[in-house]
Amino acid sequence: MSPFTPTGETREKVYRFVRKRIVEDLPPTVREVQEAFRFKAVQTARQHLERLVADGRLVKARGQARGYRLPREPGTLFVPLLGRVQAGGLSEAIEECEGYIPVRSRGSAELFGLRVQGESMTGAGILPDDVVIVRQQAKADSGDIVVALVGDEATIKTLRLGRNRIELHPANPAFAPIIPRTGECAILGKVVEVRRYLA
Amino acid sequence: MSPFTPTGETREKVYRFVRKRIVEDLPPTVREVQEAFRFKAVQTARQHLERLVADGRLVKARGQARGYRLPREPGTLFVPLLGRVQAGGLSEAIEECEGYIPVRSRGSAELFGLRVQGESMTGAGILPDDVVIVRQQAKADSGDIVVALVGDEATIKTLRLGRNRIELHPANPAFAPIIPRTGECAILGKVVEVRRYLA
DNA sequence: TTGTATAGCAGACAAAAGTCTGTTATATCT
DNA sequence: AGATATAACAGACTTTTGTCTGCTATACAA
Repeated sequence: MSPFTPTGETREKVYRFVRKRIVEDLPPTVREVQEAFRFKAVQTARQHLERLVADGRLVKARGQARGYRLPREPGTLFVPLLGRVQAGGLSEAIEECEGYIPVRSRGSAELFGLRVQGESMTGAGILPDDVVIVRQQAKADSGDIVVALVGDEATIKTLRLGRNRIELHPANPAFAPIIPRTGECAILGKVVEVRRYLA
Repeated sequence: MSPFTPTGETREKVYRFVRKRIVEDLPPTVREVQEAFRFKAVQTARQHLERLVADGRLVKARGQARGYRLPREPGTLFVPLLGRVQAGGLSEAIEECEGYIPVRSRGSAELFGLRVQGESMTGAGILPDDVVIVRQQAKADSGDIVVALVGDEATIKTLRLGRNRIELHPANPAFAPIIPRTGECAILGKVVEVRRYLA
């Protein structure tokens, strides 16, 4: 590389290279950046990287191998994706989750993802195989869409609070409301997001 | 840790730990695994990791720092969230995006998010204010839900390919299909995911 | 019993990767 | 011309991290 290249041009390419590598799940080492750009000195790569950190385009963990990363959008976290929740309860299901999915979240509430089974909520635009993001909470308001444990399986329904009882309403005329006896139903959380993967 | 624990139990936990770390974009070092589980020897952590590789649950780059990864699992990337797309085109809208949202993506395709306006796709479970994740592509198959630029505004419709013409069908009987003249319509991409933020 | 497999430990070594000090050259502004 | 900033290089040093050899203990089956 010549002793002079236009201002910032190389650095822009370095940024793209690093970003690509991070997205591909393995942040590069300084020397890998050096080799990718045929720099003859490690320090050249390091200078570009440190500059990108100073500009706020990257963050790094000092002294750590492959420590360069993209600055996280504030409030992005990874929540466990559950296939189903059975009587055992949430913590068990979270232990055995299918994987983790990224969620944009403001608070610090406990969230989880749950794959939808059945057609009882199609009227609310929640179809089988959709993934709902659920905020864990034991109480909810009338009208909220909640995940509730009734019998030995978790279900997704609209909550209606009546006098001294709760009702779980499907959003599909082919299904009947569930009116559990006291103590027979536990609210696991409130649905805060619905995702449908089409391709 | 006692000199004996049930078969595979610790390894299962090691796997979950590593997977979580990889998903969060920084694969752990062997010693980080050691510390997380309070192993007194590096080798103990290493044995579990190597076993996970042998079982095909992890892959590794030999000799590389933080070389353990998930077998061809998706990365996470941030895609621009667009409020609306007008005649100017995509690149302009991406420049002025509302923000970035996390998406789990397999390929390296160019994606963007678009906030849904109008009720023309309610029949497909796509409601106003939903966010659709769109993969940029100029062509699509009959039946795909696409984002198309017709006139001076982008719209979301189901694509139908007829002989020598294309049709854009709403999923709501209150709206009429759009049959643009040749050259009057550009497909911007295909909807690959639908998200609804409820709270 | 003997052999085999798993779980775990100890300590060292070697390679990978981050960091540092100092140098040269080109452009730009005063 | 002089001062300053950027881009790049050279070579060494240090820390981090992967790897290795050898050891103990428990369970289980032939």
